[in-house]
Amino acid sequence: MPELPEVETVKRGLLKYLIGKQVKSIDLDTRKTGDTDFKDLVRLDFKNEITTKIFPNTSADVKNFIIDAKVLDVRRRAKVLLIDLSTDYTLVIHLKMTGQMVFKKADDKTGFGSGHPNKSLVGQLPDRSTRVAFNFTDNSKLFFNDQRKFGWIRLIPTAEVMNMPFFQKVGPEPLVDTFTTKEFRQRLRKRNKSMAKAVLLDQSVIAGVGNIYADEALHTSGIHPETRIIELNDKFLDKLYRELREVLQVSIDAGGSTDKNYVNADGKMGSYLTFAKVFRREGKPCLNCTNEIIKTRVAGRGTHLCLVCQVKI
DNA sequence: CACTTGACCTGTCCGC
DNA sequence: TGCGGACAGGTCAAGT
Repeated sequence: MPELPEVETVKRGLLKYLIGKQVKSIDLDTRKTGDTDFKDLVRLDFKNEITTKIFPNTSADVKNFIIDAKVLDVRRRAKVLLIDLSTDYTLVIHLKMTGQMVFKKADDKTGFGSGHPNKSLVGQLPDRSTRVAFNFTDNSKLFFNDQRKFGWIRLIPTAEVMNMPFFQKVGPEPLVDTFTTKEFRQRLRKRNKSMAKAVLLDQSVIAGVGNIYADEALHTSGIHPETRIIELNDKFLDKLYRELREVLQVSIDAGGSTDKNYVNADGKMGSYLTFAKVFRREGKPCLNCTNEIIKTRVAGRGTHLCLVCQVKI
């Protein structure tokens, strides 16, 4: 669920809070896969090796490169968050579908606040989805929560982060000035035989687009998600380029989309879905032509579209 | 090479 | 009310 606009929103929030913070200690949820009982977080004491699937670095690495380190910068590349530390190591974080990074000020007694989608969690942090807690010297905290445990955190030397396999193959950032409609066309044309939706979701073509914004951009571009790229002329691809960038920017301005779990660094939900034209609007009238929005399956994903506005070529 | 399916997980919702 | 199954969607690996 966190796609480019959501991760960008989290990044901006963390940037606001984390710069200069010094790590004092780390708490971990040490449940192994298959454990069902909730256990409290365990303070990493460095006497025993504690590894978790989500945060697999050794205790020695944590001790040497995280404890006492200060936060220098917070960055985003594609859907990945990067927290640069003063030890020349970087926390590389992927939220996958249900991951959250939530900051809690030292004097914050309210936890999530009233905005959290799960009512039972309001006012509680850590909660049952908390996997890792970073405790700072000023008693503020950063929580990594992840209900479905697909997300992960890796500690990597800052200079080596971009050598990770994912970054080696990931495509360009769609919102940077240097990303032109010409380059967009050229990259899509390399996948001429593929369906438009599959190509938009392919991170090696364009970085950061996921299911929500693929559906939205295809709708406003008047392109059926199953249309093969080869069937689209340059005019259509240029339209798609503009609409994709537009929808990503509008969503960033709205603080991203909250479908179920997503919250920003303040634990607050995003409001983009109130602007969505097709996503999660199955059965409702198309805002363009009033025909009913349908939901189907394309490229293995739930896909929302209007069959009048988006005609398969 | 293009595409599909399964795996990784938990929580929610729907139908019986 | 309980219970099984489908579904949610980011990425990778394996299979067609």
